[in-house]
Amino acid sequence: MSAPLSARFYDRPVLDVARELVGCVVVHAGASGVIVETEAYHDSEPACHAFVGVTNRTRTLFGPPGRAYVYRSYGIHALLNAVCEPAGVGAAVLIRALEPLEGIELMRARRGLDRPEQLCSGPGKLTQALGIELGENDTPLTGAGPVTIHPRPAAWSDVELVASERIGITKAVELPWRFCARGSGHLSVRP
DNA sequence: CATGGGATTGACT
DNA sequence: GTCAATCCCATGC
Repeated sequence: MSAPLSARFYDRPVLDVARELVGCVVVHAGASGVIVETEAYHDSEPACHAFVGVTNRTRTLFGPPGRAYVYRSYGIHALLNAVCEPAGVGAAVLIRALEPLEGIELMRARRGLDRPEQLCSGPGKLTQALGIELGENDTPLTGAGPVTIHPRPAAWSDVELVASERIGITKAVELPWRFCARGSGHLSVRP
């Protein structure tokens, strides 16, 4: 596996990072997967947690780029984001689905499921499959932390993207800030 | 201090 | 298709 993506990769407009993260590889605790679905969030639009400004919850989002923002959703699930743009800007890419790559048996055990297409086909599912927990909020993705994200393998260098509207939000629903790998069988919802 | 609402999932009708 | 689980946070009284 190549070296993790550096902080400079994330220190750019969040839409660029959201597009380029598709095809990259997330690694955590003996398992890994190729990102096939992302969404961008930015403090300028009300669907983003950072829209309300800096609070205890959003401090990570406004921090330096290249770190993990992990939060609890619906009281149950942990969702993984990559913090983007310079410190002071609240922006992140939500990782919504993976194609399992390594450690599939470990993922099966963590998920209690067999079918590869169901192991990581949703933002709450993939954190469960990888074993990512809330305590990993605000840890670096660039090599020194438990979660790392690596550049696209050669087979994914030309992945074709489909943009669509974001899933599960009630504000700013019209923005086409969701990016999926065309034709992937591991997505959460078909675009 | 009480309350409402989620960047979801899985079980059930 | 509908709905409950479950908890943290932001908001408002």
